[in-house]
This record gives sequence, C-alpha cells and structure tokens, in this order.
Amino acid sequence: MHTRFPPEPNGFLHIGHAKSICLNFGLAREFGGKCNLRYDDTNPTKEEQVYIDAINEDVRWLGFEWEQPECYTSDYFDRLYEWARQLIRQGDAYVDDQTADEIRETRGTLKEPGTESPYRNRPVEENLDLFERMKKGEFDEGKKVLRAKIDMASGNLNLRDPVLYRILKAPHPRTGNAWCIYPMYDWAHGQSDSIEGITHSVCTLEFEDHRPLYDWCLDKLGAFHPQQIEFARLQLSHTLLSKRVLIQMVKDGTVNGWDDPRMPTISGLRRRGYTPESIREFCERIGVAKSNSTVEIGLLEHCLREELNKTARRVMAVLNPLKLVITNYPEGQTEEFDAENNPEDESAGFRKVPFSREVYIERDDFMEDPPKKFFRLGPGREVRLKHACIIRCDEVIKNDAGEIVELHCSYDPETRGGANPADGRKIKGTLQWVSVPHAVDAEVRLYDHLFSHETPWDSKACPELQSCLNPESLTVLKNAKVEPELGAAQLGDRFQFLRMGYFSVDPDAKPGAPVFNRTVTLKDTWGKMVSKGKAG
RNA sequence: UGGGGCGUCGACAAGUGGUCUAAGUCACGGGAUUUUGGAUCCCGCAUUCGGAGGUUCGAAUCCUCCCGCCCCAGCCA
Repeated sequence: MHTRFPPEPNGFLHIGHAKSICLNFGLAREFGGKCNLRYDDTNPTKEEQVYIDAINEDVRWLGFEWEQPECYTSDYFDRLYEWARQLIRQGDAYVDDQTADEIRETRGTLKEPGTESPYRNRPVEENLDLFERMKKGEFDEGKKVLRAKIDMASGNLNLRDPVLYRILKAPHPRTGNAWCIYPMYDWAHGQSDSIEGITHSVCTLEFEDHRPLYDWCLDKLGAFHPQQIEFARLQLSHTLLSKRVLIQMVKDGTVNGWDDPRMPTISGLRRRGYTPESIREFCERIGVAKSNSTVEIGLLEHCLREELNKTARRVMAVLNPLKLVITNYPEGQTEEFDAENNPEDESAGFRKVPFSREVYIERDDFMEDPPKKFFRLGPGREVRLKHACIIRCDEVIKNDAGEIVELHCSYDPETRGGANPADGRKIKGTLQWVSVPHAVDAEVRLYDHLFSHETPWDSKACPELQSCLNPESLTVLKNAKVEPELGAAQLGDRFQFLRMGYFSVDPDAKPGAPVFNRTVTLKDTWGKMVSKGKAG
C-alpha cells in the first residue's frame, strides 16, 4: 500500500486536514506501506513557499514522517507535458481558441448538453504545434487552452471536454519562469499518483464526480492506475473549516493570526496547548465514512482532557483572586506543605507548596448567601484548602462600595498538612489557593469556542458571520496569582490548574512574566447544574 | 428520469441475508467513591435501522417505488 497526503500550499493546515493526514499516514502505517507528502502546486497565482514550510512543520508535529524527499507536482511538469502530447497524438485532446466565457457558455447546463467547440477537430499536427507555442509563451493568458476531447453531452460536466492546461504567465515558487502553461488538477493529480506508484488515492467526496475523468486520463495514457477512493471531509460544530473564511478572519483581524489559539488550524491548536496525540486519537474515534456529518467539538475536547488528565502536573492558580486572612495563624510565619503532582501518575511525585497567614482564593469560591448545594465557602461555613488545612469563614470585609475585599477565617490546627478532622466531620468543599507573599503574578487567557453558533457554515442559520461569533471567545485575566514555581514555566509546559482546567504556556510569556492559555476547561458538573437551574 | 453520492440512538459510527429484540465512543440520566463538584467505577440509554410495499423459513442487509439531504455548470484544488 502506498498513499499520499496532497495539500495545495495556499494556506495553513487545519483539523480537517489532520483527518486526512491521519487517514493516509495511518493506512500506510497499518498495512506496512508508505505515505508521500505531495504538494499539489499547479497554480502559482495562489501558492507560496511560506505555506510549504508551515505544512511541513505541522505534519511533523502531528507525528508523521513522509517518504523522503517530499514530492511536488511541479517536479512532474515535463512528464505531464509529454503525456499531453501523447493525448493530442491519439486525437484525445485539442487546443481551443475560445475565451473562458465562450467555454462556459458552450458547456451547457446541468440538464442540457453542451456544444462542441469549433476548434474541436483540428488536425493533430496543428494541435501539437499550437500546444508547443503555448508552452513557448507565444500566446497571452486566456487566449488558448488544451482540452481533453471526451463528450460534450455527458451528464457529468467534468467530462465535457475539460481544460487540461491553461496559460498563466506567473512565476512558480519552484519552477520559476520555466513554464507559462500549467496543468489543471484533473490532468495533474492522477498522473502524479501514477508516477509515485500510489495504490490508494484517498480524497474527499467532492471529487467523486472527477473519478471518471481520473480514470479516463490514466486509461488513455496506459499508465499505472491507482484507485481513487472518497471519504467525507470533517465538519466540526462551533467551527469553520473553510480556507476562504479562515484567511478572511486572519486578514480582517477577527483573530490574531493563523496561530490564534481559537483557530482550528494545526498551528492554532498547537499554541492553544493541544497535543498531537489527542488530535490523532480524535481522528481515530470519528471514523471514516461517506456520509456528510458533523462531529461535536466536545469529542475533540474529550480526547484532549483524557490525555492531559494522565499527563499534566497539577498545580494551584487563582484566576480572580480574593484575599483571605487566617486570623489564628501566626503573623509572619511560613511553612511548606507536600502537594501531590498528579494523582493519576504516582511517578510524578510531590512538591512543596508555601503557605502563610494570607492566601488568595478564587472569588467564585465564596458566596455571601450561597444556595444549599453550593459547598464552597460562605459565612460560617467550613472548607478545605487543598493540601493545607480546614478553615472556617468568620467575617466578610467590604469596602465603601459594598464590594467584598477580604475574608477573615480561622483554621483548625488539627488539620494542618491536610489531615482529616479527628471528630470525623466531613468537609465537602476543597479549594485551591496561593500564598499571598509567595504568589507570582501571571496573565491568563481564557479561550472558548470562536463561534457560539453550532453550525456557523450554515448560511441560513448564520447569514452573517459576525453575529455568530462568540463575544466571549477570549477573556484576558491580568491579575492571576500562581504558585511560585510557575514563574519559571517554559514554552511547551502543560499544567492542570487545580479545579480550573488545563493550561499551557503561551509564546508571549517572558521571564518573570508568565502567560498561560487555557487549553480546555475541566468537566464542570457544578457549572452545568447552575446553568440548568438545579443548583438551588 | 442531467450526473454523482448519502440517509443506523442527541453526535460520530460498526454492521452488507440468520450469532442483530443492532458493537463501540462522545453526550445525556442515575448511583458509588473522592483532600480537584476533576478522575475512577457501576447502571441506564435504538424491539429498531428515512418511508411504504415485496422477495425469503428469516432483511438494517436483496428488489421496487417514494421521501429527504449533499456535491457538480473555475482557464481553483
């Protein structure tokens, strides 16, 4: 088995491409075959080297290695040209002088047949001569094309004398000015597959109509004939995977570049903190079929959490800090408690976490008048500070505006170090915290789905993209407090901020000024109860 | 009668004549457990396969008709 992943270098790869990559490379891996990376670079007006570099990086990052060296359709331009001459000699192709408009008008419609070009029956020698002169640059763009001579009455429009070559006086990123005629996809793809010895040419559903043409070309040429097989492209809820729209959002500033952590691009997912493993697992679980379907983005997030739960170090961070003073703890005293790094992985060991009289807790973890099922902190209530001790809230301090600025609590010395109370009373709530004098300031960026609408690609449900955007897709928190050791977090580090979610270091981070991206939240049963009104 | 596809649980998706009163995963609901309302563990979740007929001892799987959805009229890929 020999497969290939054939991107056009005209944009960045996204999660939909990942499905194709995993499929093609996965097939080769599973059946002991090979997989090529082939750039389908037949349109120099749209393609650029920067995209090739980005695609190479993304495929490698996803964990796949292609047969060296990578392939380019442009490497086959000579062969393709010779093959075109063979077609002409066989009387299966001709040079057409009609304009693009004329060709469109004579193609017919979906229900009516087209009409044949007046140039359709030119003698072979004339076609050969004209085609050669096209190659030499004697004609302007649009003046002539090479067409296959098939059937202008075919029900399949692709068979109504499709254009094989057009004149494009544009320099090519790889062949420079060597060519001014470039092959169309239909003329290039199958033959490139054939040259590379591809056995299974896997592509998306919209090419199903092209298969008869794919077969026609190879049959006429008598060349090695790979088999084209189609599958449904990925559609993800709350996500747009159209290259056109992605480019637009980058250009109009809706997002901050191709690698904005909200983008479904591989580079965006990478910056967001996704792991290659989780993306591969996702591609494995969604399966491959021919029916158009939409996968819930929750499945992608599940695959991520599943992996991060096993691998990410747990650490404490407070996103929206509220100061809490433990009045019966000696002023100026500091001690360290042992904290487990990952309950899912014993080998991750323990670390020391500094504790003192004043700590920050999450503002949302306190309610002045909490509902019954809220088992976090409230006046007179007891709660556990993870790894440290049990505290009771004695007093709520407010400013003149009536805002809560500080909590006064007392701790139970018996529970110091995380011990359970001797009297056997159960403490339901556990909070993460950060010691005030030891805290490191951090910027935390909270990300959510770019689109609040489930099917942003649906023009009926979403006539205007803007109105379907999630206004809360990015929330920047500049006043987060994190454990001291996180001040030294490195790019590529991933953590679970206890009870808050999984976070990764953003490239914007600088020494002493950490920046964290929320990769994905933790499952939030309480949040779900609140939004369903069952929290009372 | 343009051509090509697709329709199995809320979302994916196995299954292509008997082992199907239909696998698995996510989601969802319930319970246990828990120093993360996380994780983990149990339990539940399509008598039905777009619909209607038919063939057959037997159909999601074969046949007929019907319905719905997607793709194709770039000198894009």
